[in-house]
Amino acid sequence: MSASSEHGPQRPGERRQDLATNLRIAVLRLSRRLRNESTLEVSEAQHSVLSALFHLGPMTPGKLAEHDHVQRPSMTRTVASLEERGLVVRRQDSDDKRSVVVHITDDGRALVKEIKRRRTAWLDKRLARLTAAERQTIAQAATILRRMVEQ
Amino acid sequence: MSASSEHGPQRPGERRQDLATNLRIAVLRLSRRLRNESTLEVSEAQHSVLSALFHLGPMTPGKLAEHDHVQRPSMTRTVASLEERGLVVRRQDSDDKRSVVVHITDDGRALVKEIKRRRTAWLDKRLARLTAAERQTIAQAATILRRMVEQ
DNA sequence: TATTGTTATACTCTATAACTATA
DNA sequence: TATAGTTATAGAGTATAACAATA
Repeated sequence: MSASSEHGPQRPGERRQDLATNLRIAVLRLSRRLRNESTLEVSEAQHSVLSALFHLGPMTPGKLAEHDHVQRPSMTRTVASLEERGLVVRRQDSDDKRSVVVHITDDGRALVKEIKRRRTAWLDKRLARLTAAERQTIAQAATILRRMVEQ
Repeated sequence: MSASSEHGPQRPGERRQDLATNLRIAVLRLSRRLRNESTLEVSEAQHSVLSALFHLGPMTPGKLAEHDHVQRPSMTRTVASLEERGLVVRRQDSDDKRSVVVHITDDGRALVKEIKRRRTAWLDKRLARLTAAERQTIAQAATILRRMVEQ
């Protein structure tokens, strides 16, 4: 049983496993650069929380923990650090008095926008050096990859 | 000055900034999954050190720190944790008695291979669900991205 | 005097276990 | 009894400052 007979026409030496290796290296290196080059003010954990609140609206710490695949005590701490810096506020839920709802503040919103702007700019600068055809390939790949990760 | 006039034919609404945003999200999410799903035994920091020693050969803690863009005291700690687990050994440099050279052990090599195998397998399983054309697009994109990151 | 590596100290993220308040 | 959130405690990664040994 050969890989090429299973998976249709491919470039010589471009077996699916080679593709996985190549993609793995590309993605891990690019993500590392993206994180390092453009998140100065907050950690990645903090940014992830701010981003969730920004895009999905107010949420309980429990939901945030679930969203980020971390345990609730970890989220308690991350939310506390964000609240100390005035980037989020915690409010008692009026219905369920056990619950707390975390809201992003105006400062938090501004920071999310700034980090997004900086990361996009960093990437955009590099994308600008490519040809239009290369950019189109990457655009298609990005869409495919996002769908692939969701599944 | 419009983006589309500068960069040639693109899908409607697929400005270069949209591409950067789309790619940023795809890469950050995929990298997160890759790290979480397939690195159980060692942290990412430890894996990075093992990988450098595996691919580049024995190195001083100073060189390792430089390679990973961390400070030397951080690397001292990471190397110590790897040595405790028998994945690396530290040896005195015969010429410069201030220096130490870190070598990967057979157990360390085996672990690097195992993690690489697991990450590639995780990705390969998901790539298998795509069409041959989609895989080809991703293969081309991976190559372009690797080149882009190096620059 | 400069360099290599380490130790001291501190902050963040992560986890599990145990606790409080509420449902 | 179950759930939401927190506190207690511990391990790992990161940093800066200070130190020892060597060049």
